[in-house]
Amino acid sequence: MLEKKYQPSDIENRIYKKWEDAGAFRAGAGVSDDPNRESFSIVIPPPNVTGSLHMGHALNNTIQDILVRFERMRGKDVLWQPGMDHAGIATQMVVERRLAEAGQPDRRTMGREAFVEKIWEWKEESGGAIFNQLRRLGASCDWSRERFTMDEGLSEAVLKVFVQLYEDGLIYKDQRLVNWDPKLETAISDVEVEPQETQGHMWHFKYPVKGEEGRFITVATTRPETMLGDSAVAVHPDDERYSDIVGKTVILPIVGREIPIVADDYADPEKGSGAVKITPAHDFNDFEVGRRNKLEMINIFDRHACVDFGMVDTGSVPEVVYEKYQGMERFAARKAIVKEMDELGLLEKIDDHVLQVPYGDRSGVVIEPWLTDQWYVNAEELAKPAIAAVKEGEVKFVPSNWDKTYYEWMNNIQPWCISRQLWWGHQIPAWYGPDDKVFVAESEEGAIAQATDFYKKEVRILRSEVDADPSYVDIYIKRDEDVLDTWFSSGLWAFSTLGWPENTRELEKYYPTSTLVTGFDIIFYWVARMMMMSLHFMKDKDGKGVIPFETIYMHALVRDEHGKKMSKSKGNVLDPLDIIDGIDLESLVAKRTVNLMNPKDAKKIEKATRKGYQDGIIPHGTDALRFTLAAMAAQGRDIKLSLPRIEGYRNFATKLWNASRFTQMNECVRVDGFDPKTAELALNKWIAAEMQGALADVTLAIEQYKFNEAANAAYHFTWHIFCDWYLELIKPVLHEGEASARAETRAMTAWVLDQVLLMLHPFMPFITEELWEKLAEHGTDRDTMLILASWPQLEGLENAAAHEEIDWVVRLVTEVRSVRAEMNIPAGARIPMVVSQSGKETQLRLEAHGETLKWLARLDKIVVSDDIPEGAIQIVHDEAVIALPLKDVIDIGAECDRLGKQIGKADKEIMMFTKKLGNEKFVAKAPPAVVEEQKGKLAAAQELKGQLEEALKRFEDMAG
RNA sequence: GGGGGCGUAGCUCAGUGGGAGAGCACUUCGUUGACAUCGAAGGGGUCACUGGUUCAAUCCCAGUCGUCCCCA
Repeated sequence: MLEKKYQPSDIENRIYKKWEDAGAFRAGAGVSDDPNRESFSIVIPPPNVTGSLHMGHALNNTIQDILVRFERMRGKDVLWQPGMDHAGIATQMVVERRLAEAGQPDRRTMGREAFVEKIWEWKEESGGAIFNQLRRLGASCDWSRERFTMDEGLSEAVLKVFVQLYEDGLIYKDQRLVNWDPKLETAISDVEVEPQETQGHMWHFKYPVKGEEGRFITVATTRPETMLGDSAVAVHPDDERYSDIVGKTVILPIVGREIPIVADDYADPEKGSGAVKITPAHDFNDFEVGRRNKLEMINIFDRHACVDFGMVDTGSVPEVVYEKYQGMERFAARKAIVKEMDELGLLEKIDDHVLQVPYGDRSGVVIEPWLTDQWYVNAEELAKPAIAAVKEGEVKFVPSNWDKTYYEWMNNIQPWCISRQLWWGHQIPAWYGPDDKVFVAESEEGAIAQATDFYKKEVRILRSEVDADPSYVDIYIKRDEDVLDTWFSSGLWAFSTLGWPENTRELEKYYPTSTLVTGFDIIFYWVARMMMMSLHFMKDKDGKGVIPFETIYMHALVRDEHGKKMSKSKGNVLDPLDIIDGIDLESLVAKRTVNLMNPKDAKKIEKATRKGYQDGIIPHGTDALRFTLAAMAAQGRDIKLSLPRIEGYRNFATKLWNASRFTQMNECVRVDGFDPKTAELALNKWIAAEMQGALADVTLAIEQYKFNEAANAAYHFTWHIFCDWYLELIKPVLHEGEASARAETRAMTAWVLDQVLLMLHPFMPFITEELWEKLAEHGTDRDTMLILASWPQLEGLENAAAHEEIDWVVRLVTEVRSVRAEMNIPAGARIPMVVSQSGKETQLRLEAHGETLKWLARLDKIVVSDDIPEGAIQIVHDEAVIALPLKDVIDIGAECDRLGKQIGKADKEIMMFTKKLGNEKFVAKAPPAVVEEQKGKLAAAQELKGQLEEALKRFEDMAG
């Protein structure tokens, strides 16, 4: 017998282990080795090796798990490929911080090799904690196939791709402006930059025009410090104010450099003075202006964003200026420059100004556009087939409007900077000769061979300066020290995890993958790049590029209950595991206030947390959390997660548990070979038909990625059809029915419950698996665990007659209950019911369902008679009038009001339909079926009104 | 500035070219029957606003207002 109370914590870990032990997650579990078996594959969006589970992961993986469990049950050969990425910057930061905390030497002191060794140690020890958390969520990935972007195989794929793209001319080295992170001392890609709106200033500087005594040109800037690197002033070609001085020069204050005044469309005559200073080495727009006008690129910052004149090779910097500014940090330099300009009388004014300041998403410091040599991917070229694949419908976005965002980005794609000045990652396979000649190869041997061929001399690898052998006279080549952007390897994820570049069975079977489930925030980082890489490298028999996945399901963002993004700094983060296991208030407060970027927020966060979670968070169990996420995953809308909602679905799990207990107590044991089509009782035919309908709805909804509809259909059937009605309707049968009716009903109940467990399993895997096992303690044995059971395919169970009949019972019970409540008849009181004006069918139904009606409507007897007792309450039920003789207890006025209200309601309907049908245009133009339907509704309303009026008259007459 | 979403019950959200829905909250009643993490009954909405298309608009179209996100 099931425990009286459902306790998720008792069962979840045990059930998960049981699945794993049985190999239920393995690719192809539960299916025969038939090579023609349809496959279904998903690659997990690889979480960070440093990551821990947050609500976004919970949603993302719940959806994947629903799909995977569903398709596995449908008999497909399923692979859910798990793995992690190495998260270059994030991981390097974690390990550096740990070294600092442990008082160990920093990475530069210990050197590259030792440091990377430390990272691997850390990875083995505490990396990938998130996978244990995913297990708590019930994720049924094939853990035996776990991959890591730094694995040997995946690294080999990275090498091959880099070399191939280089040979194809799609990877190149270039000197351009990059987004430079002066804290992490590396370039980052433009998608890693987070612009933030900031209240700043606009400084207006006057630059003296050379040769025109007393004439100045005013330029405005938000970054005064960059003026040290100005190489021109631009004005709009059509701006008449300046047409006479275009081609002349100004003397750059402080520095004393002479720089040209150029005409360029970039200058906006409407803005400020219409003139703008140009700093090509420190601003992306200015860089373009510089290119167009062949201006000098004057780099005045070092890698820490401190002023450095060391690279200024044109025009001398006055010694005083050099001494004052050299090495000055950029924000200090800003202040100093403004001050000096003011002292020179060249500061015209300062305006308040709101601007977008770029921050590094990892470091949180202001990003500096900086001129460096970096490796780039020609993304524009790779994007072409990736755009076409979506245009031609080879790949579909769900919801479909995401294709717009995708096109928008792909059509305006910029060169992708892939080199990072880090140590953790895939080192770039490029070697440089003494003359900076580049040799790109998959291995040292390959590079040496190329170099030998090129220099016609002996070539060795130079590993470090100390290695250099002074007696060696030939050529050294040295490997590029930089590593590749993590997303470069993630871009290969869909096929590298399946064994590429080897031609594996897995690739054959599971590629292209079926569905990618992901959040829109990585559509550019990841989705687009996988598209580009797959189409370039994966080719079909005809040499055509292969897509990485057929469908891209974009899910929403999980926000807090007020619609705010969850973030540590807001202190509104809900940890999925806290919802599952529960957490007391003190622990929750502690967790939310520790390690804050801005410790000043702690007080505010603590206060809000204490107010919002007075009792902490109670345990809800995984199934409730998963069901909530699924039920709220409507396409194209963010999820505002609230605890009461999760509580509601925890109650649903409890309901299912108790309903199962009920069937067990009533010996509703599964019968081997039971066929629901053989049912004879109307209520059994009815529930079988309802079950079939619900399963069809759930199946279709999952197929269409409408997880909320699927969850709600399953919920509605389970609670409001099966529990509220069917289990109530069978009670009188089980208590007082004939033996054959009881047997059929028990078998049907057990069968329906099985279907319910099957139907709910993708959403609530733990409780359903547990019940599946426990309910088999009696009756025939199970063939398989629920996870590997077959998804039901029901047909031929629809039954209109049974539906009408049970609907009649349900409506009648509801109406009697409603009247009883309205008339304040004590719930426990049994009352008689007189049925008058009844037709043949009604009488048959009364006979068949008499006991049920008595039970559910709390009646002591049912009499068929056309004599309506004096002062009885009357209910119009189809053709019949149901009388409840309650002369002693009812309030005459209230009953007249009740009937009057119903008549009024019928009247309103009659008016509406009459008006509609009176409209000639409607009758002429609307589809005949609609017109007929409205006519039918009108007739029904009129009939009802007639009956109600008669009832009222009768009541008034009798009540006197 | 460009692109996208959203505005439906007190709250969180579904939904549909033809008589407005769910969960939670609220009101009333209920401890004999699986479940008080429950049951029964009920109240509550000019479907943001303004126009247009249509026999018919909460739904389609345009505009307005509010709000959120992405990109520059």
